[in-house]
Amino acid sequence: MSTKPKPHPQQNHLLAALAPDVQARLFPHLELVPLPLRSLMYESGRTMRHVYFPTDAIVSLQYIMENGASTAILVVGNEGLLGISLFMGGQGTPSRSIVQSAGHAYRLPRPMVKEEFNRHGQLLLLMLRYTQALITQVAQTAVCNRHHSIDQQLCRWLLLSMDRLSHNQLTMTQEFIGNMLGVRREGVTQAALKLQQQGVISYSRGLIKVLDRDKLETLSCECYGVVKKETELLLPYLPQRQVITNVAAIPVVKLPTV
Amino acid sequence: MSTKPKPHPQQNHLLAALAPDVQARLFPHLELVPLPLRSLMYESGRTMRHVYFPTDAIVSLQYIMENGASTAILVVGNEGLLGISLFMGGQGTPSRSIVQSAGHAYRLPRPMVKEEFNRHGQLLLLMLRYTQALITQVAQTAVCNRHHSIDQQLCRWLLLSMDRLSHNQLTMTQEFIGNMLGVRREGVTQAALKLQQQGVISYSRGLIKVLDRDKLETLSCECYGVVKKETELLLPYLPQRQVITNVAAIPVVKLPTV
DNA sequence: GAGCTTGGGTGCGATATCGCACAGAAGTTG
DNA sequence: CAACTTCTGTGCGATATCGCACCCAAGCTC
Repeated sequence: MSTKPKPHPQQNHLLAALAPDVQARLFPHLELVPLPLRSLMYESGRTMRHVYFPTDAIVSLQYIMENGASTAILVVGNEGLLGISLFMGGQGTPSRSIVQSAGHAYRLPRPMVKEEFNRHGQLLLLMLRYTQALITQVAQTAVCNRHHSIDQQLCRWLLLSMDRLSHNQLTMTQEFIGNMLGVRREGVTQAALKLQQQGVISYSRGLIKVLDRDKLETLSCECYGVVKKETELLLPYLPQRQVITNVAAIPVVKLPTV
Repeated sequence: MSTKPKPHPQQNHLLAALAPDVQARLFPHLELVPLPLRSLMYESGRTMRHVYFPTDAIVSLQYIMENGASTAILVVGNEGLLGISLFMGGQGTPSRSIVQSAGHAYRLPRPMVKEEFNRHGQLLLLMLRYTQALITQVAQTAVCNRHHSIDQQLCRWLLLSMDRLSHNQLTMTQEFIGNMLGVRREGVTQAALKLQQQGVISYSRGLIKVLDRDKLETLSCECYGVVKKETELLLPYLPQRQVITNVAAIPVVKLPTV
């Protein structure tokens, strides 16, 4: 393996979308933190002290029930951020954040977030847009949990994770996926077997390779597509270093602002 | 029946929490609109033109799947508002809003919302806090859909509805509840029968009376409590006309702001 | 009050998922 | 390489929910 280059803040889509002057103001305050696999970034009830912008890591938010069972309600990667409660007004959330794919994130301390918030500037607008996309993802998780099979949910999960990586290999055991989807490990095994038999994925001992992404999408339920489409509307993919000077003018459908 | 008094904006908790000067600025622009039972307030893909503050109505947000099946992802009453996408940055949401309990709402047109937003004032802070509570409710719906029985979900649903009313009678058929929970009507019938046999509720032809609210809470899953607790933290109950001058200083746990 | 519509109750076979038990295969550690 | 741990595969009975069919009762309409 070659030595890995240090991640750049621009790898995070939200940071990359900021205007140069905003970047110049904020980037000196960003702190790069490594996020090792399976590490716990946030535990229910604690106070958040930073907003995290992942560059090459994936983090899952899950709710842990009183009996210990869990369900993932959200996946965050370089398209978004962690710690919305810092600017939404709360102190924390009743959920847990766990690193699902190792990597890094840049973090911004609470006072800086507050300062940017009070400027009422571009970062705030971007963060709010992202938050709306986040709500869509959570809502669709609710729908999916109600109506779709484990097979379909596994496809959705793999796609959500794939979208946040630059390669096609996922490091997660079936047991872990079971915890995320809130189903039994054996259920995941059955679903994964079917996918492997169809040549869509291959896997062994916690390493999953996605071989046929298109097939994965057709096998998934509509939930994946709904979230993706909505997210692209709210936060159109920004080629890195492209600068958006006015978030309200992001080329969605052309409509009056606010 | 006596003639009903016209609802006052202060019946909505968010409007009631605003400082006098903010109220003085906004209230002249509020328009009272009746919300008849089962009327459609918003359809997926349309553009929202107002933010609605319910006073005595309950509105459900549901996602409609391609095959026509549905699931409620959110319940909104006088504790909140409809139309978060107006200030979050989107044009709309992939969901439908339907009046679950008849009543009224005050609405504020888009330009006024924009103006208030740009002031970066109290209304914005309140709206964001509410949005975080909303996310908790959606997330817990996802958890509940995964892990809890129809019996428990029915209890949760009745409680969510009760909390937004000043009386203990709900006007909704079992078929409607089935649509909201995303389950069969027959499943609701079975669950409702159990509750009726235990003397917790009584019902007939679309009119449900809650007889033992405490029992309902014990029969419900933890999801109801989690959302309630979190909402109270973010938006402590405000006796009407009590004025909060600084949202960031709402007496949550005493902690640094932002 | 005859007929219709709506809301609710019941039965039954099909299915998805669960809980549990156990086995084998792939790595890891000594 | 022996022992152990981790990850995955399999079988089986229990359970919750589904889809469907049908029935009855309450209320509405003419």
